[in-house]
Amino acid sequence: MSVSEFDDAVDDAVCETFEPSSIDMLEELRDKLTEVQGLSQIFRVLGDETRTKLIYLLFLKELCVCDLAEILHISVPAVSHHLRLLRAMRLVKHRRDGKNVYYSLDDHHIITLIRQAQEHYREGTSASCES
Amino acid sequence: MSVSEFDDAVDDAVCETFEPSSIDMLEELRDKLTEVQGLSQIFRVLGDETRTKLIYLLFLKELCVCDLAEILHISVPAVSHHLRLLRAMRLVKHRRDGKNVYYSLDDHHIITLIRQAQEHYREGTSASCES
DNA sequence: ATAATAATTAAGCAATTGCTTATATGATAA
DNA sequence: TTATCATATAAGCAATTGCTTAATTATTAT
Repeated sequence: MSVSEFDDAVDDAVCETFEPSSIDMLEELRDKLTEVQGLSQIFRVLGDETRTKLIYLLFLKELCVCDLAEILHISVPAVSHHLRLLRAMRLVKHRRDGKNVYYSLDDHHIITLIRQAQEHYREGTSASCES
Repeated sequence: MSVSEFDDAVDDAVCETFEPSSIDMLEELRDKLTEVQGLSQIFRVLGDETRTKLIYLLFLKELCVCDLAEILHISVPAVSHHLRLLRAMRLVKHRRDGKNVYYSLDDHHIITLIRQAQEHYREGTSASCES
C-alpha cells in the first residue's frame, strides 16, 4: 500500500529502466549531498571577477577603498558594496586610519582556493587527475 | 605634459594622502591582476548550489539525466541546461546507452576545489554576521 | 563652527541567471 | 511505419546581481 504508492511516485520520476536497488541508491546519493550543502556560498563570492580581484589585491597588500577603486577602475561605492559582502563572510578585515579605511585579507584559506583554481586554469582541458 | 595629465588623473582618482611611489605601486598591483584574470569562470560554475551538487553526484557515480533530476527534485530540462554548461567547460563527459545519456565527471580536479572549500567551511564561518 | 575628504548606504537600472512549460530531436519497441 | 521514452533546445518569467548616481555618515583640517 504505502509501498505501491512509493512505486507509483518512482514510476513518475525515475526512468523506466531501473532495478529494485535503484530507488535506495538514489536516496543514498541524495543523502550524500548534505556534504556539499551550503558550500556554494563560498564559490559565489569568487564567482565574480571583481571580488576575486579584490581578494587577490588584499592578499598582496593592505589597501584603502579609494585605492582599490582606482586600481579596478570602478566606483568607490561599488568597491564598498563588495567589501561589505566579503566582510560579512569574514574574508577581509578593516581598520580605520584617519579618513581612510584600510582593508586586508582575514582568511588566507581562500587564497588556497584561488591557487587551486589557477592550476586548473593552466592545465586547460587536461584530464590528468587523482582522487 | 603627458606626465602632468597623468598626475591630474591620479589626483582625481587616488586619495589625497599618497606618496610619489604610490602611483607606480598601484600600477604594479594592477598588473598582477592578470594572474587571476578569467579565473572566476570556474568559481561561477560552482557558485550555484545545483551545479555543485550535480558535479558531486557525478563524482560519486555515473548517472543519467533522469536520475539526476529525480535526486535533486528539479525538472529534467533544468538538469540538462546545467549539464550543457558543465559540458562546455569540459567538466563532465557523456555517453549514450540506448535511450539514456549517462554523465560522469571528466575533470576530477574540480573535486579538489570542492574539498578545499569544505575545509574552509568546516573551520567556521557558517552563521553570525558582522558589525 | 564650517568645509573638505573618505567611506557607507540607498535608490534605481540594465543585464544576467535559473527555473518552468512547451516544443523538437534521438532512439527503441511494437 | 507509429508510438513511446529519454534528452535537448526554445521561449518566457521571476528573481538576483552588480553597477551607477545621489544622499548620508565619519573623520580631519581650518
